[in-house]
Amino acid sequence: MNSNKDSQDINGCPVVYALNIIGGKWHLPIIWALSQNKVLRYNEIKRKVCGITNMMLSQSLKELENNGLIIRIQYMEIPPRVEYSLTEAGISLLPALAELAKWGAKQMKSAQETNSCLKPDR
Amino acid sequence: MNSNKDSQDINGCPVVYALNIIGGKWHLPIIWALSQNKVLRYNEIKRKVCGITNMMLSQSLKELENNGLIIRIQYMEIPPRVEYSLTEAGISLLPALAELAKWGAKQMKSAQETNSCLKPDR
DNA sequence: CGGTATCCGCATGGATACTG
DNA sequence: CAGTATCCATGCGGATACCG
Repeated sequence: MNSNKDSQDINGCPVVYALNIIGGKWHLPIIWALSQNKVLRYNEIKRKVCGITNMMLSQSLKELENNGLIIRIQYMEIPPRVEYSLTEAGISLLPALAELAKWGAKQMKSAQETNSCLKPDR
Repeated sequence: MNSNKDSQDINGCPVVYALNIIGGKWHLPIIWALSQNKVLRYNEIKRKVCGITNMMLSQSLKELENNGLIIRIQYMEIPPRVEYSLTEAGISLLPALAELAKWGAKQMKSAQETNSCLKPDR
């Protein structure tokens, strides 16, 4: 329905899909934290992801869980304990992220060298 | 300054940096269009990127140009002609994007299979 | 401990009209 | 043709308070 033969199929694009999953402001830092520490509890993540609020953390965790990137295990104890970790799908994201990181690092460098008289965009 | 030894260095992370560049709603579709047609004029891009407005297009193009991903060539003629194309840096992004696309495609499939009774997140 | 609920400011992004 | 200017709606994301 959106496929005028000459326009990009924005909805179906897997990159856009991927970006919707990891593009949230806090998603990447959370994934990063979990990639370094196999298992983390709620407050551990909160401490590692500097500046995140409860709302953003719990919301991001839910989104990541719904998208199958992380798994949430709740232990029925007092005091409550909930542990988060990456799923296989989440782990399989890491190589792509590494690629992106390599590119990003290169860009950061050359952005400094060709020292832009440019204003920070936006 | 933001580097408490235990928190993620959000500012310096190259992935976050990369995402800031390509994360905009329209950046990826534009890059995609330019990766398929070496050179495109303003209105050609607008036609290819379905649904984009003048404001978003010109703004996105400016951002991408400032970040060194695309190059803008303006011909001093009447009627005006402006051509956009990817820079080397922009081209070097494509492999990373391909990785991400591979991952995204896999996720889209398994998201259908394990047919989520999940609400669409957010 | 591990979250929700509510309120709210501000930026993102859309529509429309206008310009060199 | 290739944009800018203006106005405005939506919603992301932060702060704070509260709950099981």
